[in-house]
Amino acid sequence: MLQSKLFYKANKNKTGNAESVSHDLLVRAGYVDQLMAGVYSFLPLGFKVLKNIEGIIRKNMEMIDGQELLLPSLHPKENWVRTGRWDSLDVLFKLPGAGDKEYALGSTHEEVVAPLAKKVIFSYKDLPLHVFQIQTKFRNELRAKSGILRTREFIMKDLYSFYTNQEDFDVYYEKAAKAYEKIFKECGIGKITYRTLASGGTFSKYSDEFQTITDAGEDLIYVCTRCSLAINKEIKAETLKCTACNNAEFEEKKAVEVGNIFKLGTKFSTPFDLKFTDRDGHDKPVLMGCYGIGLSRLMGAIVEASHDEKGIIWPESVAPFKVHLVSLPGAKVKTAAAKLYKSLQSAGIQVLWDERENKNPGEKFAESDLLGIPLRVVVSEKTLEKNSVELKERAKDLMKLVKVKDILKHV
RNA sequence: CGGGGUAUGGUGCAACGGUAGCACGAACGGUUUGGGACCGUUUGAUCUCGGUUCGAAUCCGAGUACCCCGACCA
Repeated sequence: MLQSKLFYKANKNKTGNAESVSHDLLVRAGYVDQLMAGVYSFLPLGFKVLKNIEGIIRKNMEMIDGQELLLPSLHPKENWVRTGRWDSLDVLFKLPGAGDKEYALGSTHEEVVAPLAKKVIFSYKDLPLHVFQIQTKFRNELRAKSGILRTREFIMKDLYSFYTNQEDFDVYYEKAAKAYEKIFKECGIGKITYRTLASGGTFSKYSDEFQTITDAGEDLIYVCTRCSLAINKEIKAETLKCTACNNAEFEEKKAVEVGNIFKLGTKFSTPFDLKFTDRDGHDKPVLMGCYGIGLSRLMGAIVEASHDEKGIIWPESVAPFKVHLVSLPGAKVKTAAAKLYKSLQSAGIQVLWDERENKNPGEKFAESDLLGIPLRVVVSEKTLEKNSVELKERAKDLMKLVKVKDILKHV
């Protein structure tokens, strides 16, 4: 991608009412744009990051037998009335339709996936099943806050599992928890993301959240000082010892919830009469589980966790480009950079080339730091004198000169 | 939803009740070129409605929007 053609505009002025670092950086670097409170556009740069996160999640969901599908966002009122959530779920957006009809905008999809599953599940032979989708969710939060960390419209991955019995379900649930840990690790926040025992809300006594440590987070969690488990503040009072290792010492941390998994039991199978015929010929309710990750929130959490005073520092796995090729003025430089750009591209490397000639080096470097692309490759008259280019990792201070012909060995 | 704050060019900020100004950006010309360089010219704004006043960006009222704290958060 040529930077002069990129749909974005970097801004060196700090955001006026910036409350969270991720909001300020993502807006200023042109990754996202705020349309209104809690609603954001993802610009080309931000969308690339989102797609990369999506790819990591999809891969890991498929590894635990998830089949991807796409459910509607517009739901019939009746399904929500049936589970009682038309009235009880405060964040549900409700829309008028033609005539007397009313619709819900999907804030979660149990009300859609359970009746859908009923159409394919009849026998124990049909189970287990696992489906997931990556889709926009709507929640009428009373207060949107912290940029893309808490919005009214956001991208979420939700997986639903269907099982015949508790034992098999529990095995899968743990498998899903492991997959989650893997996802957060691959997104570069594994070390600061904790599986956290939390309330199950109206679904179950407990659930498991995945909480990423950051001051921008709105949750308080207690991280076990001995193992890697944490406990959410909401249930800390009743759980004085770590459920994993029996330790009683915890460290209090602010965190943002990037994922949450629930054992739904028959909570939704019952209202939708989702059952199967078991080996013994008797009908039994299907056991359900649901597993969510907020992709857009995850993107914000990554920035909260990985930045410095100059800008974003993307983990390579989610970065919009792998290489930021920066060419300084000079006709020879431009020719050499163009050649480099082509060879990087044909090697399958995602590269953004800052070929703008009306920008001073300082400005180019500053903007490169703001954008946070993992590897910066500078071409200038100085480097070309040595038939070289300069390599610098965004996350490190060290610069090194590498021969132009050897560039592919280093990216 | 309760409480608080803010609202001025595209962005960030100024302006005692009396000529709306600065920086960044953008455009044009020129000089520069390894950390947001410089010179000149130009562009472009007081959230909406009402009130007070000779006169309102400024004071008052209502509305709207955004932000922050809290509550809420399958």
